Amino acid sequence: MTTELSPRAREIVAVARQLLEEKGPAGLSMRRLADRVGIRASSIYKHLPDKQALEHAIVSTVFEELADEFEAALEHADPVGTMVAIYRRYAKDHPHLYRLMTEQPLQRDLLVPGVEERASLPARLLVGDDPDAGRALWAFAHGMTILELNDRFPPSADIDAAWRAGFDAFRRYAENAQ
Amino acid sequence: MTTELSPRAREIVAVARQLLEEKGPAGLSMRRLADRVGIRASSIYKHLPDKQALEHAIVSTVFEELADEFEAALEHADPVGTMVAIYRRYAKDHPHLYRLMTEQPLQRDLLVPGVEERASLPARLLVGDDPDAGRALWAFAHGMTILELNDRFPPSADIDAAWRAGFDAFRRYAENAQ
DNA sequence: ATGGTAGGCTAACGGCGTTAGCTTGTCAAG
DNA sequence: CTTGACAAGCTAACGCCGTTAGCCTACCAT
Repeated sequence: MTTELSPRAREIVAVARQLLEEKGPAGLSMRRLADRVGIRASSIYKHLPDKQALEHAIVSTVFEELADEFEAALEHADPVGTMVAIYRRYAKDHPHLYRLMTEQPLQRDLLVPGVEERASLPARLLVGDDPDAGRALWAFAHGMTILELNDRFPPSADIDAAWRAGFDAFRRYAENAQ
Repeated sequence: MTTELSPRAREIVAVARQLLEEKGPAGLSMRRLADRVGIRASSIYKHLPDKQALEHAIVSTVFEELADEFEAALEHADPVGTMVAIYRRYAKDHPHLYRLMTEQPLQRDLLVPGVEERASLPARLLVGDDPDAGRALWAFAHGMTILELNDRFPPSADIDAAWRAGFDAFRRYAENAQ
């Protein structure tokens, strides 16, 4: 269902998002959420069909927020670099949101329509004439982000340097495209 | 605890792995696992301290398997390309295992010692003299893999081409390293 | 012969998502 | 002014989940 959320539903989603950011995925239960909202768990179902829909509603708010920031970055001198920096920083500031957004197959009919496309502006912009390289760059950025979030690099790793190396590789590739 | 698993524990882990591959993460519950093994859920705790340890034991078997394949690839003419192909294929053949292995912070003291290092052979080999580029390449490979697994590319995307683009970018980068 | 231990068991706890079915207040139509 | 629909709350319950406590029994070493 792609139908608009009621104002009350939006309130609940906002509380859910806050709860997730604070306590992580294990902390976001229907009962705890209801507690914070001041109702009983079963009443949530008057506003949202199930937990999956709730999570997708949260994801939609994240997409919107990211899209706003990306679009603002268009003004910058180096929009590509700026957007990558925004991406990286957003994940660091909101790790649980970032995981929620990326670590599951999206059920697109549960998202606010159009919001995924808006948030994918950088992927489309960065290497506009080469969508394959654009996707590869996105994969790199996501890989770096999630591997860092999940503590998969050895402690000795210079993560900034890895970002630079990858970004350089793609920049050069885009420059000498043939 | 890094202590060795008992033979019985290894049996249970093997069944658990099979269950996960078949039914996905939601299908891997202590009760279902016990059912398959022919005991009660609580008895599992005689062999493994908790579910986290069970999952890490599964991950260890995956690391071992991957490491074996990687090491065999050393014989090949193009070990780097071969290893990337192995990586990609493994994820496609065992999506639930791949997710389990990558989508959470690892608790390294729960792994069989040394197994993570063995499985990271490609990362170390590929760009041996430039660990930063090695990590970036790994991030790219993981990003491509997980984004594809999670259905995040539009249906129109040419995923093979994206792999090629990224791989080329890194290869050129490694060639013109300064 | 005996006592410890490995490896089963039952029962239970507190949590989870979700559903069925009841109640109440608001508000529009007759 | 009454009435009836409906939105939005409630309680109770179902069947899952991971995990723990405490019991039993068979084996094996002293």
